[in-house]
Formats: sequence, C-alpha cells, structure tokens
Amino acid sequence: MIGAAVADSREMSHTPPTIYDVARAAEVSIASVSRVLNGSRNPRQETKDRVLQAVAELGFVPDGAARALSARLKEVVGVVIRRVRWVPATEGNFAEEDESLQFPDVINRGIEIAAQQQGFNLLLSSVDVDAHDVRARLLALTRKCDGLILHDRLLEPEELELLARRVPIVTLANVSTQATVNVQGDNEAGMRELARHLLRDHGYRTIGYLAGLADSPDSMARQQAVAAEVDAAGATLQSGPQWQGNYYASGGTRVIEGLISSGASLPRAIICANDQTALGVMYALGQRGVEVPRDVAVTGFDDIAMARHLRPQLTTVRQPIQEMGATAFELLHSMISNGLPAEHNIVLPTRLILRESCGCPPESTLPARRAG
Amino acid sequence: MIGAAVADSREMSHTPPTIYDVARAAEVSIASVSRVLNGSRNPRQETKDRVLQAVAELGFVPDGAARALSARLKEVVGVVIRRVRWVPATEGNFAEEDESLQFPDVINRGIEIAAQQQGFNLLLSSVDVDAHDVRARLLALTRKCDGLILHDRLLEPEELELLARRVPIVTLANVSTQATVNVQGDNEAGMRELARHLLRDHGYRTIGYLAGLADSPDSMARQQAVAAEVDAAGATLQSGPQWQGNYYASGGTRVIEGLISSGASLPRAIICANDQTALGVMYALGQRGVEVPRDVAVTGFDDIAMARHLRPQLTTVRQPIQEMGATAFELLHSMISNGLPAEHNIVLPTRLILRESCGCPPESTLPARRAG
DNA sequence: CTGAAAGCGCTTACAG
DNA sequence: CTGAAAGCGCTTACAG
Repeated sequence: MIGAAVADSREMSHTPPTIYDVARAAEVSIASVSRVLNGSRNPRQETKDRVLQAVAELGFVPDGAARALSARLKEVVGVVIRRVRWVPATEGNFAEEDESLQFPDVINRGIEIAAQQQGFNLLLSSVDVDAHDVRARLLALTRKCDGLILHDRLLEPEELELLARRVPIVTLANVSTQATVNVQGDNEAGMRELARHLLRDHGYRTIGYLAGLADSPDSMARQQAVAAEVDAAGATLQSGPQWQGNYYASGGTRVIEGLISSGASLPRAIICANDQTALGVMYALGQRGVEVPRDVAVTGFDDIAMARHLRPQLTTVRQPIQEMGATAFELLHSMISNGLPAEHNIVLPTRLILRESCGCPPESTLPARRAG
Repeated sequence: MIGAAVADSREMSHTPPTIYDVARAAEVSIASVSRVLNGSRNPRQETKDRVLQAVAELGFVPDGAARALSARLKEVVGVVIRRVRWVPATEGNFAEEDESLQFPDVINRGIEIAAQQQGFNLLLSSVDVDAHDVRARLLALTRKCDGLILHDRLLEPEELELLARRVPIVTLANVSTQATVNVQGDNEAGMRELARHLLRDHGYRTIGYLAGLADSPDSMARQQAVAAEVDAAGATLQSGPQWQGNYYASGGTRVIEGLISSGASLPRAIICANDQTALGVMYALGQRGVEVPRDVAVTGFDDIAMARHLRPQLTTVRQPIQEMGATAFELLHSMISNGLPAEHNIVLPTRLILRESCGCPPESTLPARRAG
C-alpha cells in the first residue's frame, strides 16, 4: 500500500507530495482536497473519488506542522514524568537510572491508547526531580502541543495556574487548582483499609512507612492515612528522614540497608509508598536474612503486574492504572475544546489486594480475622 | 519567571504572544527577533537587549508548528514500540496489558535524554503486534516528526526501505537495510557465552528456549545461538510452538503452565528470551513447587534493574540499554542532517552476568568449573 | 458544491 | 547589521 503509493509516484524526489500536487493530479482546487480529506461540507462523489485516487497514487499525507499552524490544533498531547537524576555511568549497580517507573509508564500507555482514538499523539518528556529549569521546559513544551498532562508534583499550584493560562493542564496524582484538573486514585480509602488490615487482622503493633518522593502528594496522602489508622489503633508508627524513599526499588533497598546498619530495630510491618519500593525492600530484607512476612510484613501500592510475580506475592492496593491515564486524556481532550469541566478532582476507586507478603496465607481471599 | 512574564503581559488574553508582539514591544522587525532568538548573524548588542527584554516581559515562546513549517525541521523524533493487544478489561488477571515492557521503556529513556540535549522531543506511539494498519500509522507519523526510531520488527525490510524514502529511520533490535540503520546488542556473543556456561560449567544436558515474539529478530538470533551451543555440546534443546512466549512475564507463566499441564517433563535449564519472561517463568515454577535453580535453572536477557531484585537473583546477559537508546537517537540525528552513515548495523557489546538462578552460588563471581 | 484568497506564525534569502 | 517580503503547507471564511 505504501509500496504502491510511493513507487507509483512520478515524483521520486525526496520531498513528499503536498496538497498542491494532489490538487493538480485530481484537477481540483486545494480547498477541495482539504475538504474531502477532512470530511467537511460533503463534496460531490466524483470530486471525492478523484481526490482519493490522487492521494493514493501519490501517497499523500498532510504535513502535521502546516495543519497545526492553520487549524490551530496540533493533535499532540504533552506528557511529563519525573525521574531521578541520570548519572552518566560510573555509578554503583543500584542507581535508579536503570529502573523505569512502572506506574507512570503504564499510565502513559493508557493515555496513549485513549489519545490514539482521537487521532492525538503523545509527546513525552521526563524531568529530573531536582531540575532547576522545570518551568522553562514546560513553557517550551506548551508550544508543541495542545495540552499537558503532568505526573506528580512537577510544579507548585501557583505556577500550575500560571502555566494553565497558556494551555489546558491535567495533573496526575497531584492536587487540583482553580485552573487545572487532577486525576488520582483514592489514596485515603485504599491506604486506610490496608493499614486497618495490618493493625486489626494481623495485630501488628509497629508499622514503618517508607515514603516516596518527599513532596509527592500521593506519598503524603498515604502517609497521613497510615498515621491516622496507627493512631486510632494505639500502635506505633516509624517514619521520617530515615524512611525517605523515592518510588524506586533502589530507594527501598537503600532505606532498609540504612536502617539495619544504623542498628535500628525494624517494625513488624513496613508499608511502602508503592510496589516498586516494596520490591527493593523485600530484596534488602532477604539479603539480611529477614524473612517476609514471618519476621517483617511488607506491602505496596499500585498493584503493578510484577506484584503478583514476587515471592511472597505482594499485598497491595490496586489502582486502575491504565484507566487513570485514559481518564486524564479524555478530560484534557474535552478541556481543549470546551474549557474547564465542573469537577476539578477526579478520584478513581482503589481496592485492597491481599496476597502473602502481609502475612495472609497463600491463595487466601479472606484473611484470618483476629480480635477487632 | 513564568510568573513575572505572564503576569506582566499587557495582553491577558488567552492567545499567546507572537513574534509580532515581541517585535512591536522591542521596536524592531520580526526578522531581528527571530535572529536574536536563534543566535544567527549576531545582531547588535542593543538589539539583543531590547528583544530579550521584550521576550521576557511577554513570556514569548515561539510556536512549534510555525517554526517547523518554516524551518522544515520539527525537532521531534518519532518512537514506536510494539505491545500486545489491549483488551478492554473483563480479562483475566495475567493479561499483558497491565505489564509494561521494561526493555523498550528504558531504551526510550535513553533516547529521550539524548534527544533533549539536541532540543528534540520524543513522539511516542505503540502498535499492537497484530495491528493491521501499521504501515498507515507509520506513514502518518512520518509527517509529525523529522525521523523515526522503530523498535523490534515493526515492518518487513522492504516496507522499511519504502518508508525510509519519506524520513530517516533507525531501527532497534532489527536488521539493517540499504536505507535504514539498526542498533542492537550482541545477541550472538552474549547468548553463546550464557549457553556455554550452562552446558559446560553447570553440565546441564537439556535446555529449553522460551522465545519472545515469534518474528522478533532478537529472539530468533538468541535461539540460534543457543541451538548452536547445545548442538556443539551434544545436549538436547527443547523449543518450538509450546515454547512460544511474547517477552512479557505473563507469556512466560503461560508457557510453563502449558508445559506442566500437558505432562511434558521440564528441561534442566530454561533460557528465556528476556528477563521479564524469566520473571514469569520463575513465578510459575514456584507455584508448581519446582525450585529454581535446584530443580530447574532459569536465565534471562537484558539485565533490567529488576533482575537483581528477584530471589534467586537472575543470571542474565547485560545489554547497555540506555546507551542503545542514546546511540539510536544520535545516529538518527546525524542522518537528519547528513544522510546515511557508512555503517548500517551498530552492535553494542553484551556481557554475561552470573547470579543465582543458573545454579551459581550467591555472590559468586566465578562459577564452579566442571569438567569441560 | 467549488475555487480564489487570506492567514496561521515563523525563518530566511534578498536588498540596502 | 537590519527590514520588507516571500514562502513553508495547510484550513477556512468568503463569494459565486
């Protein structure tokens, strides 16, 4: 098909055919070509036929930049994720730069699939957590797409509102502002349920919370939920600087190693800010001969695919990851044409997934209930 | 900075400032604005100052589409990966759609970081393995970017050459053609070394090869390397339709479950096409009470971050993943301005990484040598 | 229903 | 060194 198109083209030059070439071949005006291609103001059947044939013969595809400039729509959505600084090799084995963050990656897949259905493409950027030029880079992105989807806390709310004057913005796992819409999982409900399970069903009395990126709204909300439940149960919470992770497995590993080598005694259960952290935690505990869940229970958040493939399988809170991405795109898409929606914060449901790492028996669906 | 810029702008309207606004504010021509912004034909200092100040005051950022149309350069590189079909929910737990493929994801990070240094952005698309409209979609992409990086075997060589008439193309883990350049890891050397290790150092006599996507050049090359070494050692290779995976953990799981439930006897060692498959294999074996590496040894390929976090730790072949991405971008970037390079197939070195899953003792760097 | 023409916001010869 | 003008390849009122 491309084959025929390109091969038959009389114009073997390296410059692709333009709408003028098509118009000439079809013996119509460029306006007509544009109309049949965009299905506007339905042209006569004969016109359609001639244009379509010329298009096929020449293998014509409209230039995106010209289309964007003229139609004032690029059909591109910018997506920006946070990553940790990339260190140019020479670093130790556990550097984060090798690790890809599954949660945002799967969200992006959801965005892309939804975008594709509307003929949009996805322009992907990543930004170091401690980059100094975030604002400038986002501002530049602003002119290469019709709207922005920003993961996590890339910008403070005030800056977000400023940026939103340039282009519609949907955030993921942040907070909504007057000018931007946010999509998130129900951290509060999910984490409270998980904490209650550990405290009540398993009866654990000391809990550690291994945080994600320090300023991440998800991590902060999850920590608060844990703290509230631990409080209510009269149990003890360990958290703070020593417990500062970064959402990567390597961050989890580093925290556990720091804790153990500082001589701290480990809590009975460690609640991780996300699954990937839990992976690193389970690894580090294993290295030190601490058995999960017998000695220390470990839990995650997200329910990425890998959570089921670990041994012991990971107890976690499931978020509808792809759906979060699709929702973010659909909101943005509607904002591009219709402006801000009524609701600025979309909270998608989460669900506790009990597997083995919390201390539940394998294959269990209902955990053994202990005294309330 | 955005703050000041946007807030000070006299023009509070929703349409961003254009180069005309800047020219007016600076009292120069638009040509001069363009020149100072692009650093061409160095203008007078005073001109520079006035333009720069106007730009700052207005928060001007040039429109990407207009720039692209005029300069005939979009500063966008298209990247296309393959994924398995996305099934809209209602599917079982182990559906691949939740899983993100680490290897291409990390490559893409490498591409993006290299691209950023040249002021390029990355336009990401994914395509179902069995999509029928691959050609059409790629053809359309062609007009939204300056060049394409295609993962795996998205197109047959002939179609690739046709597409390459439209835009420079670099493939990853494919084969080079007269018109396209390919970047890959050294499958042959890496896999041969791994196979020899299993055959000679561990003395395994039956080996299974769990393939990736059937038409994937990486998987085929790896299988050939395994077959050659197994042959040379006079051992037995199991492979074929029953051993058909898809690079996902869930694919590995499915194969093992199929094998076991069909009553087949497992080989002494299973060489997986990539690490993620090995993850699923180790999980499935564990479920059935088969201990790794005692009963069956398992190996991977790629050395993604997770390989070190598994228990037992995964023996694998390391590829310089981020570097493969960066190399692909740099090649493409040079092709965009200078055309095809001399060398069309870039092979980056791989390295055997011995860990526990092959049967080596923990922490070992040198395996116990058996009789040759 | 169709065509001629203006315009989208830039860059870049071309003069001066 | 700088400005006026043409042109990049489309879409879309505006006439007819």
